[in-house]
Amino acid sequence: MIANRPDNPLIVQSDRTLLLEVAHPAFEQVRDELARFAELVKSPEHIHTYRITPLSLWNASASGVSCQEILVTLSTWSKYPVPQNLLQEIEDHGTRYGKLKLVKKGDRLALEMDDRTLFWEIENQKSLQGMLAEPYPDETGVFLHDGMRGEVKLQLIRLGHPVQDMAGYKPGDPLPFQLAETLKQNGRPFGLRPYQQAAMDVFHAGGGPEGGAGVLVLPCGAGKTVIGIGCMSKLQTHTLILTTNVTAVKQWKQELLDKTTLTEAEVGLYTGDTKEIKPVTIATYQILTYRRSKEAPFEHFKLFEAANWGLVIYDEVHMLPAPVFRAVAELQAKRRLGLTATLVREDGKEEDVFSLIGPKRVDVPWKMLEKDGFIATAHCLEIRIPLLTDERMEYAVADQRQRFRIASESSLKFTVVDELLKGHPTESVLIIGQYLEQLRVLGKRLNGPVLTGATPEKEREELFRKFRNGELRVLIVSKVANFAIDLPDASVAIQISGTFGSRQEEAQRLGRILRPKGNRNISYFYSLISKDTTEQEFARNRQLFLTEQGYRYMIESRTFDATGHLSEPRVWRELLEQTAG
DNA sequence: TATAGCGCAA
DNA sequence: CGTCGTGCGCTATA
Repeated sequence: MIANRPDNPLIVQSDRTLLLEVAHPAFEQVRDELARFAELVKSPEHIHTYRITPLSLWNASASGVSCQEILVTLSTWSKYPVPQNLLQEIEDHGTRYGKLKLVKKGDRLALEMDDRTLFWEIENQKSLQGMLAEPYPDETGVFLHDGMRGEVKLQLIRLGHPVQDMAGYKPGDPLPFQLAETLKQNGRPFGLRPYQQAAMDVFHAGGGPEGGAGVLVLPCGAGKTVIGIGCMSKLQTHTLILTTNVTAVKQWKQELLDKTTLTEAEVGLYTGDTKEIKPVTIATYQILTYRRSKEAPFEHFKLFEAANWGLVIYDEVHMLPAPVFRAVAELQAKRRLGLTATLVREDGKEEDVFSLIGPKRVDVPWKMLEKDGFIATAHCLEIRIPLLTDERMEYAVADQRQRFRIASESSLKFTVVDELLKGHPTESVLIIGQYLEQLRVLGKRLNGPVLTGATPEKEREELFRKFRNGELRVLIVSKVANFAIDLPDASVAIQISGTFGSRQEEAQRLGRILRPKGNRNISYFYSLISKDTTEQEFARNRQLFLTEQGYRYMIESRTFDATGHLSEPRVWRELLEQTAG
């Protein structure tokens, strides 16, 4: 019997939830260890809640975390003995990975298992009917009907039986090329960071039957494109790349031309404007899901068949639209690489993503990237600001749906913006908001330009240029900040109103904005929230990702005197730096 | 033939 | 819960 250790930071409960104390000195280490096999579900100020699920355990196994390691982490940091049922479940799931294999048997596919009970469970599953053909005589496996590879995997993961897919892939047409760096350095790709090289190797898995499919989870700014290109260079085959928007499409092309010996003639864009199909073709998810009407077919799905692709890369794979699942399920014989910064989808379909693309292969510890200076240390502060008396009155009588807007557009936020700008007198500052009206008012007040979706491309470039070279210190932007990949870097961001949007949006926005800045490598992210309003509730959702992504997170309230002036001066920047130190 | 502007969808 | 921004194909214009 292990004694209780009240000084430890973790509580492990029999319902598979884990409670972690934020204030504990070992918090960051424990957080990184838990992230490998558990999902973060809540992250308020003091206690963070994680959950162990079949999916999180499967991903852990596939990315090389043994069940022994999980048990060691839990027992090392737990205050109380780990509940017996949880120990058992973890061991059970740990051994389950690899128990069910999808293999090639002659020219057919078959599921194989070494467990008679499992065999009978699968044989008698209603949801698998019509997919499975005749069983092996010795009851250690069962053949699949043609074309059911994806569908079977999908159903089995839903039943809690993830399949290890060993059936291999059809090679695509060859495409010889080299990494540009390789040329310069005699076969040594020095341009790749060590963890990028490692991620490539894991994906490739030594050319074994299990390699060549999977999801790489990397923090924002870790260089996912570079890893994708690295994987391509290992496979040397015709490749289809799917991304979220045209800016990303163009960026992939630019990177490919820049970092490889591939030429303009070999890299094609398949978008609304240009429908080129070349050995490497880059397209958006949106064009795939286009149809003339609700009943019409997805006319661009034919892109999947347009060439003998040897690899399909799914950029931001958590954004994979549900209609595309079907196509991916039918493409199981092709190698596929999913790239993402986050495991979570708002629609809860992450199981589908992992079973169809492949399990998580890599988990790069945030701490390591930060330590090596590949990403900035970001300090996040949520500042809660009261409503003015008349705003409070208006809020009180407002329709439920108007309330959020009143809270978002609270006028005292501007006062705090002034204060924050004073605290960062020399740094470049991005101010991000959701409502154009609010942004225009702020623009007038600060006497600066406002960049919105309506701003023409020419003017955007001009503003970006001025912001980059320091001519313009403060830039006010609308939701364009979510999408514009070419948004200049800033070390300070102030969010004056947020969206109801997804949690990923928050993290992506932050990750894109706050890149390493020269020698100081520290970034600040302020969220201005109206105190005691619905806005405060919605803000909670965003904290999840910030925490999951490894950002430090604080919540403070700003007080005002009766006349609506700041009650006492505060320098938030210093507050953040002290607490972080 | 290129492209700017519009309406629609998710 | 609605606002805003995006990307698609179509059409008008030269």
